[in-house]
Amino acid sequence: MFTKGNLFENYRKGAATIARSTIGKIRGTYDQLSRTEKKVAQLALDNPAVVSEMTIKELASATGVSTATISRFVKRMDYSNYREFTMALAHTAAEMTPQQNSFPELAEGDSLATIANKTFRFSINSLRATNEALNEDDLARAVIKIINAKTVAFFGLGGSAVAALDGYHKFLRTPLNVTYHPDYDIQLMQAARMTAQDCAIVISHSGRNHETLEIVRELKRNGVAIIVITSYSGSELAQAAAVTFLSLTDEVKYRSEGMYSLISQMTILDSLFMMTVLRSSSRTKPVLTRVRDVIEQTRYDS
Amino acid sequence: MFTKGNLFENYRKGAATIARSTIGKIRGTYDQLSRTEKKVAQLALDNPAVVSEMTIKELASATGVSTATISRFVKRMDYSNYREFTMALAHTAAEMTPQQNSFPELAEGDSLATIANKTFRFSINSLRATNEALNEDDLARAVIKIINAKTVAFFGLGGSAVAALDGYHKFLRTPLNVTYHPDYDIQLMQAARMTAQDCAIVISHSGRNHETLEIVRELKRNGVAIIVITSYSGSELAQAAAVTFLSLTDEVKYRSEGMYSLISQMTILDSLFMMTVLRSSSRTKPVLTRVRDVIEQTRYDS
DNA sequence: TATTATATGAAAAGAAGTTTCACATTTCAA
DNA sequence: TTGAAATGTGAAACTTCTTTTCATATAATA
Repeated sequence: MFTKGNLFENYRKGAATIARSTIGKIRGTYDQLSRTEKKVAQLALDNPAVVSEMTIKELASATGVSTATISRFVKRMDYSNYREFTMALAHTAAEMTPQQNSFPELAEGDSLATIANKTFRFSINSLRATNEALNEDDLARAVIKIINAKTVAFFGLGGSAVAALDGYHKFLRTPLNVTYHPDYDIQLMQAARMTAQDCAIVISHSGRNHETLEIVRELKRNGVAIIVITSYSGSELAQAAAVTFLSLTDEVKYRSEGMYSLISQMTILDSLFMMTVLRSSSRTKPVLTRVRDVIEQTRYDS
Repeated sequence: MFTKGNLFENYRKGAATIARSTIGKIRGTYDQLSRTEKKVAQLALDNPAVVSEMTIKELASATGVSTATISRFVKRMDYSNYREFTMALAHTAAEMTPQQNSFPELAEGDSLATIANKTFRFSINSLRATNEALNEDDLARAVIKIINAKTVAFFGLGGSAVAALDGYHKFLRTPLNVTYHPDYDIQLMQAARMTAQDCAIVISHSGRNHETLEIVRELKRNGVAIIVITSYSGSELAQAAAVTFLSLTDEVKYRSEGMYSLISQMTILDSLFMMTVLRSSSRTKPVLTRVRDVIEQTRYDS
């Protein structure tokens, strides 16, 4: 009977014997082949990808030889059957196709699928870059401030409103006292009401938006602990923060893609959320079961 | 009779439809599958390379189901026969770099940095899975509906409100007539006002939220073109849609992470946005400069 | 609870692939 | 040159693999 274990064993054994590429094998034995077998070999060399998808009958009629000859041919090539041969051929054919460029840029002839692929690739690259830029000290300081805050308020305008709303939404699932409102004036009033016991999470792509800076000045005046999520470490906003997290994109030259930094910002918030939950409740419940519970409870219900 | 010419034609035709990876396909239809079919799907997802080398009988005994069921399963996956399925599976297995596909789970001793790393990894995996499940036909149909719509309205409640807001925000940068309101009652009224000339983009993680379904029924009654973004292809919501996009996470068994599907949903919206902009304005300006301009214009200003 | 739809495996039917066998061609020694 | 041996080949028998049919079981629905 089949079990996972011996499946893998079989696979390993199989893989180990594939030392030479199929095409190499054919080339190597080519001139030892008979006249009819050469016809088969030639077609396989010319279009490995096509041949790999043919049945033995199709290949027979395509080359004008009998199926028997082909069956013998693949055995001579050291495959145990025709199926194994076509699989190996497909493998080599796939390897020969050129690998994609790791950095995508949208270009003229792009098909819809390509546009989508590049968009996803860009997002993934941004996440990777952002992740690499995180450091544990910052995370620790941020979590402490969040856990100990009387109130945690989210601030974000324009495009960053989405991230702020998301953060608010996530942290609603914790026992913390959280607040967010999309309107600028109300955000400003909220900032004015906060104290040194509170924590503010401010999200701004450029870090230069006037309204956001106004809010930060108000927060600072009140001694509120400020956690900033932005894409520019040099901005006035970043300077004012107790802790700054950077959302980055892979390539520096792309200077105007708040679009991609948004998901990085959200994933930073996600990380803060997970850390907060795991740390703040670690007295009450064993962690392992708790993680599941947390995820279950925090399910988005729509 | 077979000639070189029509061989290639056949091949091209075949290749064009392979927009979606096999694994993506399986993930995309996973929850529409029956109990036994899921066993087959699971094994194929877990060890695609191994399964791709098995005969239908071997796979049958490895999963404990009948060969008949497997044959039906591959047809449901849209392959014309078992052979084609294993070939495609081998293809994707070869393309997958095994290194990055290990799946992180939050565990007891995790340091803050580890929690953050795993969170990012999880997000990246979700994006990758979502990307693999996209197919070009769906993209094309969606873009056509969006471009030709009199009004494009976004719908999303609860956690998906964030994605809907984000979509609205993005498409505000296009010349299209867009609308979104966070409040359920207003969304319902909006749905009632729409006609067959309009397009609705409905976002819902589970696809089972009652309010969202109510909105969709209203939309359907009015003949509105519905584009759905959800995580469950089998949901009533997905059934009602003209086009459905799936936001997926890496592992099918983790069934409660609307958190990670959110950024996948947003990246799908991002893709639709880029495609819409590039396609709808292609008459007026040369594309290459336009891409830059678009990104520049769509800058998030906060 | 009766009825309809759906799911499933056993087995028949149908394809695909391999081996056998008879015949053709080539090689080579006498 | 000629006949025996060796090799190459395809038709057809045979085996193995895959698909379809059909009867039954199970779940969903009225």
